[in-house]
Amino acid sequence: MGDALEGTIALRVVVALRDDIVSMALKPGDVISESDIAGRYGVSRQPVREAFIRLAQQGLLLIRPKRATVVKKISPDGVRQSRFIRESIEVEIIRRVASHPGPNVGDVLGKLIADQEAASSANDSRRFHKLDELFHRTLARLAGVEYAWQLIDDHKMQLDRVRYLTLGVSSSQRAIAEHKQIAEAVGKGDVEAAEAAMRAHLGRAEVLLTQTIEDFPDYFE
Amino acid sequence: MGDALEGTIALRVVVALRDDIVSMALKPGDVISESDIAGRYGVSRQPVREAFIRLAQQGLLLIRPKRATVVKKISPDGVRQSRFIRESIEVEIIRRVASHPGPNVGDVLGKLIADQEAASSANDSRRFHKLDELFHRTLARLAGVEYAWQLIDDHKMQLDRVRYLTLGVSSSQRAIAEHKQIAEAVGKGDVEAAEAAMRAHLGRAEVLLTQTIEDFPDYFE
DNA sequence: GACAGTCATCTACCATACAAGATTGCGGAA
DNA sequence: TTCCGCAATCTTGTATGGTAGATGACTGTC
Repeated sequence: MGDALEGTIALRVVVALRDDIVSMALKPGDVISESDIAGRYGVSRQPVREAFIRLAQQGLLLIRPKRATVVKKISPDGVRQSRFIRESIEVEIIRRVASHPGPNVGDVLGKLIADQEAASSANDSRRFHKLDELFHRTLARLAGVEYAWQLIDDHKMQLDRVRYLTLGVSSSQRAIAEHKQIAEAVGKGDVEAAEAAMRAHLGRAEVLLTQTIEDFPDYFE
Repeated sequence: MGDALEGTIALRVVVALRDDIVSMALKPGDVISESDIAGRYGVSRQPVREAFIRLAQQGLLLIRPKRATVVKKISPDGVRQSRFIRESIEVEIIRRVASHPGPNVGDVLGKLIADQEAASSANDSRRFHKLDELFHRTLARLAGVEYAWQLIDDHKMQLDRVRYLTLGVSSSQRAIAEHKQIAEAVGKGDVEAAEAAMRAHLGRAEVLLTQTIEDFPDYFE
């Protein structure tokens, strides 16, 4: 998927660096300098500097004045609170959707789940991940708060870094089953069941975090 | 309150511009250029440019490449969703605090409310606003998710711009009464009552928005 | 050998100069 | 008068040079 030239140089550097960071090609604690990245991409230091500022505001980089810039280590407490934020919003979303379900909500969600099953059977984990994200984003759209999902998306990068460290353990079958539970409760208009299913779905990643910290202590602060 | 020299020039420009924007000294739709601001503050274009990037990421500025930079107009739908986000998180916070109230929670909240009453009597609206914010922030701290409040704070700037347009209508007495209701429910450990009181408290601003849009249509998109 | 002071070298920060696109207004033609 | 086209002049984007501060190693001293 060559998205080579989109807008300014600074934006290109942003997406390139962000991909490197969330994919763990740049590991937490790695030190990078403006000159270093500029030389690596064959551009000036100025766009790189602006990219650093953007990524620092997103919590992926830590700019230390007059010293150096490092890939921010993952904060366990930050991950906890990012999950808290996500759960708060997604629970409110699912309550809205379940209490006022549109006519074809069941069909839309059902199709997404079917696609996920296909991706799972084909062992296409990347597509599976995309569809998983789309499932939650669709719920936000159905609730009329798609913009709120962008907020979750920003903070989800922290969680994605952890997820990347635990690849293969994902047990996509379980996730699909949980999505089915959610969709079913929404179709019935059962608010309480939908909330419970969503909390269970989101809460499952909790144990993964503590395990990951033990496996990769250097990546956490 | 002279906070003249704190860190870099870029940071100073950031806080200066942000204050001007939320206080409506810079109105939505106003066009500003890097050179303009640079000349006004007697600095180079470079730090101003970096400040623009930060403020654009916070949703206060809109940088139009090769054209100009404008103070972003207030998006009614954005305000709605910011309120949705805030309500989602604060409800989850109040449920946590109410279900596991610490020993001296009542005293802490009671003192804050008393201070608010004092500020209200003295007609010190600025201090009242500060204390109002501190009340909610304290609840976040009691729930162990103070970082989540920073997130709310970022998005609260959008609401604050609206609030600034409706100054004087605030009816601080009513806000204090609602804070008392919340604190009381928390003290009793009544989760449902606490949630209801918080929703009522946050939902009160709804009517203000539609009224404000009619009064200042040029500031909204 | 251990330690303190100094200096080379790295960093992010700031200023300035140049480039490229977009807008606006002016001028000429129909 | 109206409309089309061109150019002066805005804007942001990019490149480069210089500066101050922090780090670390090296040297001189005890």
